[in-house]
Amino acid sequence: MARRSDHSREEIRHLALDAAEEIIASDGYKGLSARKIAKAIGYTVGTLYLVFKNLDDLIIQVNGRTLDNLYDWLTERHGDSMDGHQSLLSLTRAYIDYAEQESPRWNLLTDYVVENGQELPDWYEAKLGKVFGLVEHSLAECNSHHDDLTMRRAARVLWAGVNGICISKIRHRFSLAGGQSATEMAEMLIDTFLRGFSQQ
Amino acid sequence: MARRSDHSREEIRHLALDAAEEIIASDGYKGLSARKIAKAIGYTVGTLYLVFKNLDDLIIQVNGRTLDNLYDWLTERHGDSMDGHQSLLSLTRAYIDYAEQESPRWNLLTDYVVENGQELPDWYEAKLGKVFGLVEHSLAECNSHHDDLTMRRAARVLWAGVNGICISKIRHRFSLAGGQSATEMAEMLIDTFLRGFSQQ
DNA sequence: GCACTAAATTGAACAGCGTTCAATAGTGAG
DNA sequence: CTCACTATTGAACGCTGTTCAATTTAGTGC
Repeated sequence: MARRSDHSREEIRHLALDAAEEIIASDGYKGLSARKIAKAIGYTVGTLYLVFKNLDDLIIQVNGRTLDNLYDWLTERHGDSMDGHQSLLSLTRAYIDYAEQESPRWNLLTDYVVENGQELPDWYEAKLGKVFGLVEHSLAECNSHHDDLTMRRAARVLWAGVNGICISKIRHRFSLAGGQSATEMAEMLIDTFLRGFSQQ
Repeated sequence: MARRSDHSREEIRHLALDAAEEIIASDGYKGLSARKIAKAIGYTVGTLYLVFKNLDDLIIQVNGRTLDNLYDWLTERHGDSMDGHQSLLSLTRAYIDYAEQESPRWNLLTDYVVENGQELPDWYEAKLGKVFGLVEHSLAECNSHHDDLTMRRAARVLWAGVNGICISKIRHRFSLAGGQSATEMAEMLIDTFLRGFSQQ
């Protein structure tokens, strides 16, 4: 039974998060459970609760790793040799690819609802900020006659919009009118938004 | 025990959906369970499974009623005496109000993930279409030099975008950069999008 | 080498979940 | 009054998150 000090707390944390990612990838994010994780890493549930406050805590940490993973995915896939507009489009295509190809973990990321009165931890918002930074950077390249605050706001608005499109297409799969793909919808959003944004 | 024919199947369906809505409103959408519903309507779980295929079926039907409710809310709150741009803004404000004030049922609506290989029923997509119709109508009022298909697509893109903003602000509550409210973000999206859309 | 302490780990227990289905109770017909 | 039919039940199954007394282990001092 107990194998005291086989792994440090930090090692157990890593093992558990690795296992959680595998379970999510194979069984979908609803297939995740404390007992499955424990079994996969050769410990029992009790141990998990020494390392994580609860399953919500674990899920936030999984989502944190998904954000890191997403950041890497986006930076790998979109070069910055092009102009801002193209750069934004390629960023968006890369994001939609990610949502489609890594849909279980992307769903978990998007699905998370912050409980009433709760807030996301700072380190989590920092990881989110890093991803937003990519959007801001691309946006800044194609339009520089707005002040910093306006640029940051525009980046957030645009990205929330792109995310909304992903949700409607990938999560809900409904196909109302038009029959555009998520990518086509996102392109329409970006093209039109940018046109409006530059003519202000 | 059994009170045969006290209620028709259709009546039980209504009772159950009413009860489900109340539970969601008071306990949050994660607090919903078959046993709670059964208890609230004076039947047992077994009966629920005669009326609904499973809990997923019930939830889709709750969401259907939420869509009806949302449609009524939107039509009550936004007059159509104004021009298209103002009309779109008022529609959006009404939608955000709904998401904020009816957040448990709105969360359930937004949270629903269509299982792999599944699709939303036709009657559900029809209800969704009715809500989209309001957006299309407003959009058509402020811009009529695009063909029908483009208008429908623009309406969908814009609304998915507004919804994305709601999700990032209301569900995730994160407050990255800018510190705008959901309404301010949505206004920025609509103003900028419409400017770009009319200058095409 | 041994006893002791303190920490790591367990796993049974609790209250809940969705779902099923044999058994039961109530109804209307003959 | 009995029969057949069906609406309804509720126990059972296997799962869930979470807790915590009990147990095993590692390391220290002797």
